Amino acid sequence: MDYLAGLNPEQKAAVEQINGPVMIIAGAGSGKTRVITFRVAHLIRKGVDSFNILVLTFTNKAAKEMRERITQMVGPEAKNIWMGTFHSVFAKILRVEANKIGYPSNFTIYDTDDSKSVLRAILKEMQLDDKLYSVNSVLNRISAAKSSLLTPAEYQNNPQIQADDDSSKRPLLGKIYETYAQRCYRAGAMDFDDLLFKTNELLRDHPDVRNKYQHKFKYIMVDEYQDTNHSQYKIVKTLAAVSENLCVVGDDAQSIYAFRGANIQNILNFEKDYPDLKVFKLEQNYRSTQNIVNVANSIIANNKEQLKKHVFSEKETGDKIKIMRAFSDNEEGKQVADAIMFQRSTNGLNWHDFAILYRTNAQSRSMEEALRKNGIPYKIYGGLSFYQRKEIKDLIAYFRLTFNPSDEEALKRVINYPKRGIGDTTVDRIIVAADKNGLTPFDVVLEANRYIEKAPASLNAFATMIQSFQVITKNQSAYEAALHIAKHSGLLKDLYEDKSVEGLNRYENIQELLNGIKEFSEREDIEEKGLDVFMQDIALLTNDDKDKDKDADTVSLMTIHSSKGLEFPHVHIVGLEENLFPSQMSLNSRSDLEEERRLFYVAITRAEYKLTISYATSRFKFGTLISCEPSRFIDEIDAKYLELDFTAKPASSAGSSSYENERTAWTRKNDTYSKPKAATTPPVKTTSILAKAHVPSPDFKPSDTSNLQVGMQVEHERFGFGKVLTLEGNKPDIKATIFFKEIGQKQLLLKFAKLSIISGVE
DNA sequence: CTGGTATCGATTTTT
DNA sequence: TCGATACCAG
Repeated sequence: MDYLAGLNPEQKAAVEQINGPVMIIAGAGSGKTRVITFRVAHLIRKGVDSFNILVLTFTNKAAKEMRERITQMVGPEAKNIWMGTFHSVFAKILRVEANKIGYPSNFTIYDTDDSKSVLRAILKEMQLDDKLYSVNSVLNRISAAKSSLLTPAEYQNNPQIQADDDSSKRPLLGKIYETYAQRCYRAGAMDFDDLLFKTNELLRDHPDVRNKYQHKFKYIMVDEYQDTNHSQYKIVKTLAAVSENLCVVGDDAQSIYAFRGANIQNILNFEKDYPDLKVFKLEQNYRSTQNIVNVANSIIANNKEQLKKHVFSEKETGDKIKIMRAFSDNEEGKQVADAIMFQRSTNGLNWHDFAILYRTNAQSRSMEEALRKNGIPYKIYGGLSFYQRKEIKDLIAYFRLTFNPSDEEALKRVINYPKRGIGDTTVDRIIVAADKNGLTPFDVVLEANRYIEKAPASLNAFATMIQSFQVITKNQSAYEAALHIAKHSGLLKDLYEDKSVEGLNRYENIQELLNGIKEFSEREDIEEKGLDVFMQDIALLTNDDKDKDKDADTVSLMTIHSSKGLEFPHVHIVGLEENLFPSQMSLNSRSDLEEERRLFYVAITRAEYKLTISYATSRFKFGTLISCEPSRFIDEIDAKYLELDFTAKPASSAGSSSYENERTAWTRKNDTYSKPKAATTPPVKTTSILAKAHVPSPDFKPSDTSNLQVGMQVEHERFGFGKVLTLEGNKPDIKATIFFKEIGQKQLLLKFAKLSIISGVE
């Protein structure tokens, strides 16, 4: 068993305990993924059939990583393991069993936008006050109900819930939930919560199905167990009921998704469900210095609800944690940027060794600005994933409607895009007619003249078009069909004609989607390669799948939530201010505040060597300047681990950018705060700083740009390498929009800009 | 039905 | 501040 030699005794014990209920409490940086992958490999070496193993994760990324690592250990056998996110695994099962619960097997998966759109329609029909019944709060409430496995009827018959809703002046929530569920059902659609809810229903009501999967999944492992909600808990419990070979892995201290329904009690009370549970605690942190681990411990000690453990590090003591204070959010950005530049040059680091973590997305702006000014390359993580972009969703909506004509949201999305003269009133009439006659909206469109007065002729054309798509998708490959739909829907043309930078981008995104479908069409490892198969899980895919340039050397910017699971040598946590972190919304209850604290714990434990925490005494919020208090979390850190940096002297010779200069610059700026308009710093005129950002190639020589074309790669003396996005204007005054890798987009007048053409259009 | 301006409102988000 | 929705004129 020498392949287990690299594990420490606790890790090894956890890996070797393959039978019976097991809980692994894995402290931050304790080698959790390693233990899971080794454990799966160990199961297989011990003769467990890989088809009988189920591994559930929360992200596609985690599933993908684990599968890769297990493949390295056990070879192609790893393919047979059922490994994926809760949603994708059970979506797969639901497609097989759909008819048992009254759904078509090609049911649509509604994403959050679809759900909101359905709700908006319902709220409008019911003429409810959209202040009280905001789409977000209603959706949250419904989602919470489903995650707790409450049906609309149970919801409405529960006096406690009704009392809650009455007191929040929203007595109709139950009714809305009921209507929403009906609409989804009618559309042959399941939202994210339904994938779990309906799985529970399926397992509960169909003993044969339940029995089948209970015997199929003889060994079950669940990653990030602290983030499971009740619905997920119940599925796991049911599936494991026969074999009881269930292993859950998690860290209660890193539970940060309660606001989305995760129930930390699942992990805290796990032992109650399985009295003969074996518990393993991974307490050695291999990631961070002792100081960092100690600070994290001192913070989390303030929480009441937690499992006992002693996370420790045997790495060097390390630097103390630095606290920086700034006068404003912009100043904070500047300090962070300076600190990064200084550390990088002093310690010979790369940009990708640094991460800036913040509580809210809005905070990225001041950071970005400062980084840009200093010519520091950065990348923002999170944000819209590829599949959430409008143009992608538009094209996919055509696919959806083609395969599932009941899909009301898809219909609404594409019926008048591209513009074909079918306005809101007509769409409303269609929906009303569908309701009245018990038909799907698309049925109504098919026979528009029969159901709707003054039906525009374009409705018939639209119906015919979708029907033709249905034929095409049956007879052609996924790629051919997709291309056909993109062209004949008019979508491709519409995007092509938009010559703005964003339009160009959108067009390229569609091309990229089509390329992805082409690759899919050419895959040899799957039998069924129709567009419908490609479509199945697309709503479940997210960002990390499409990380093209992940090894680019950039500073990482992200919310603390999205940093979970990652690590960086140097970490800056910014905005440690009351009402921001902890967030104002979390101050009402102890449990919310504890979750904020766990969030801070997660942020701290991302750092390997150096951790810097900063706050500003004033910042812009929604356009107005407010003053801020330092966060209570700072006070909770034992002072012996801290190094206060309020004098902000550069540690030694910090190079030319001295803080003295910074300070006078700030004072100057501060004077303008009475006029917030001028507060934003003027556009970059500091050529000297930018000159440092890019060292021109040795043979750099400006080219004749009179033949410059869109798509060409160019080099600029100061801005670096870039690609020409657009050309506008006439002869001597042609203006080029160029996207530079290092600094982003710029507009340049060709008669002035010194550009060297590197290559032609790709 | 479409394209413009006014108004409101605003954490975090693995799927 | 920024973005999405709401409302109105053509």
